[in-house]
Formats: sequence, C-alpha cells, structure tokens
Amino acid sequence: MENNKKTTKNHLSPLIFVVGPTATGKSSVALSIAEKLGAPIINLDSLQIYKSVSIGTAMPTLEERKRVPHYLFDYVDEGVNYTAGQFRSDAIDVLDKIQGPIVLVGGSGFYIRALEKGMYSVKDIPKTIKDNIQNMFDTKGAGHCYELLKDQDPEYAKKISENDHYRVQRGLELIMSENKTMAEIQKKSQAQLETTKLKNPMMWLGLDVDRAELKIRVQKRFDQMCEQGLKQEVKALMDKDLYEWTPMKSVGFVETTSFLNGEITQDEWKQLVVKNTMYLAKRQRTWFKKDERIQWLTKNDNFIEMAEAFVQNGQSR
RNA sequence: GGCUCGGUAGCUCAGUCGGUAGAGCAGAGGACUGAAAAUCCUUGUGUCGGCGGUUCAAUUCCGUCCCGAGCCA
Repeated sequence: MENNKKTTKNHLSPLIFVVGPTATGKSSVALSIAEKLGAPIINLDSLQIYKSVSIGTAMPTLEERKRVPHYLFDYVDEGVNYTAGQFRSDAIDVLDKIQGPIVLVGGSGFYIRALEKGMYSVKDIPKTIKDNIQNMFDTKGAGHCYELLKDQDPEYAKKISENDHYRVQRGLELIMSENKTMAEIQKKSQAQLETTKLKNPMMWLGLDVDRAELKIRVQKRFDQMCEQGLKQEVKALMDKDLYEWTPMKSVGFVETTSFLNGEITQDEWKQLVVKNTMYLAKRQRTWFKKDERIQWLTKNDNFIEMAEAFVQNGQSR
C-alpha cells in the first residue's frame, strides 16, 4: 500500500493527454497521434481497464490495439473491483517502462487527477470497520450517520450533502480507521502531493461536440453495440452473478440488465442508455471545463502537427 | 350542423370555492481524493387558447369565437 507515495523515476517523457466527454472520438484522435509519433497509448478510462466488457465500454478493437502498444486496457479480471489508487500505481509502473512520448486517452477525470497529482496517503479501510459503518447506516439511518460525521468532521460534513451516503460513509471510515478527518487529511496532503505529482511536460487536448450531434453519435453507438452483441456480453455477466461488479453498475450495463430482466421495453432501454450517457457526458464536461490547460480542438485544428510540435519543443502550444 | 369533454412551462397534467399558478418528465448549471460510466447538489414567469362581459380584482364565473378529441345527425 505504498502506492500512495509512489513517484515516477521516469524519464520525463512528454505526455499527450486526450480527454473529454464520452463518444466524442477521443480514441481515434489518440490513435492517429500515437501512430504518427510511434508512441504507445495508455488508457485513462475507469471501465476500459476491465476484461469482458469491451462492447459496452466502447473499447478500442483488438485490431486497433495492435497498431501501437496499448496499456491498461482490458486487463482487470471479472469480479475484481478496482480503485483510482490502484490505477495510479499501475499507470506509474507503465510510465516507468517507457521512454519517449506517450499518448494518454480517456474521460475519467477522477482517475486522471489521481495519476497526475497522486492520492492522499491513507491505508485501506479494514473490512470490520466498513461492515460496522454499513451496519450503522442500516440500523440507525443515514441521518444519524450524517450527524455523527458533522460532529466528528464538521468541515467536510458541511461540504457534502446528507444524502451523499457514499461520501458520508467514506468520511466516517477514515475517522474510524485512521482517526483522522477528511478535512485534516486534505490539508496535510498538500506537501505530499507536491512530491507525487507528475513532472513530465504535458500537452492537454480536449474533444467535445455539441449536444445535438453528440446525442446522434450516442444513439448510433448504441445501435452498433447492439449489433456487436451488447446483450450477450451483459447476459454472460448476469449468468456469472456479477451484479455487484463495478462495470455492471455503470451506464449501459444497468439498463441492459433491466431490459434482459424484462423490466423495461426495448424502446425504453435505448432511450435510457442514451439519456444516461448524455448525463455522463455532462458530468465529464463539467470536470474538464475548469482545467484551463486543455486546448479544445476544433475541426480545423491539425492535432497531429500540434502533437509533433509539442514533442519537438517540449512545450505545448 | 347539434351535443359533450378538453385547450395551463418544451411534453404529460394538477390547481386556483375569483386575489395573475405548481408537480413529474425533458432541459440547464454545479460539486467531486480510493465504487468515479459511481455518488450527490442547484434550477420551472408561463399573453393559464383569442376577444368581450360581470367584478375593486378573472387563468378561475358568464358570453362568444378559434383549435383538438369523441358522440349524434
């Protein structure tokens, strides 16, 4: 668990990040750049890391993945849940192996920040503590848990909602296992994050398309996924009873499960997937919007030339 | 042509026993440190179909016209 403090001993390879909302064509841009530069691609998507979900996560095809080396795609086994901290650790191991420019592509802002800045140095939460807190939620109710957090860590409690059970739970877990508040950890971590953050030269390219067009793209992508066998992919996971596995709780998989269980019609299935994908895109957009380093590409931008210039000068723009 | 029921937010509708209106959905904005494609927060002014009348006051009552659905001719 020393992953937290892991830093790269790497060669300060230039990093070209290709980010943005889902279904905007990031993979194809990344592949063109990588082929031109002879660079490998590292995945920055929190679901494309998993095995057995390549249709529903719009994973690059095997053919595409043969064109340049692809890392951190399609490698976490069925039923195994993964975390941002683990991702950071794995990604740094990959960075350390590579010299020369690297293309990183994906839309998971939280993972990207984990990789770039590092994570707070905290231990895994023991299962007994997790169970205790879960038990408290079940027996005493969420309101009680939030009050407890407010009492122990008022600063963090104020920032989150009582309804955000996930964060209330995490806040309490840290208090019980580390005897530290989230507010405290956040403050104390500043210095550590300075040492763990990546120091490579970076170029940030953003892709987005307007909503109406994106919606059409998402609809088309859904139809393609169906043709490729989305139902079969999800059915196989249902047969293995992997309902609690992270990918099965994500956009596309949840709706397909409902459809296969006969809870919704075929039309509702498609509509829900499209709608929830659009919500996802919105959340991703919100995340990336505030990062002023990102150069949002327009149709006229020659991103390959931009990337080449960056690699040559070690400077973006 | 006659009768009936409707015409209120982008959609489906509620409501005001007369004091200019509110839900769900859709849409929009935001937060985010170990589940993140997750989790959560914020956000609804619209000639209440048109025109007249009654009234201090009408989207609400009355008349009339227009539009839609149904029934009868």
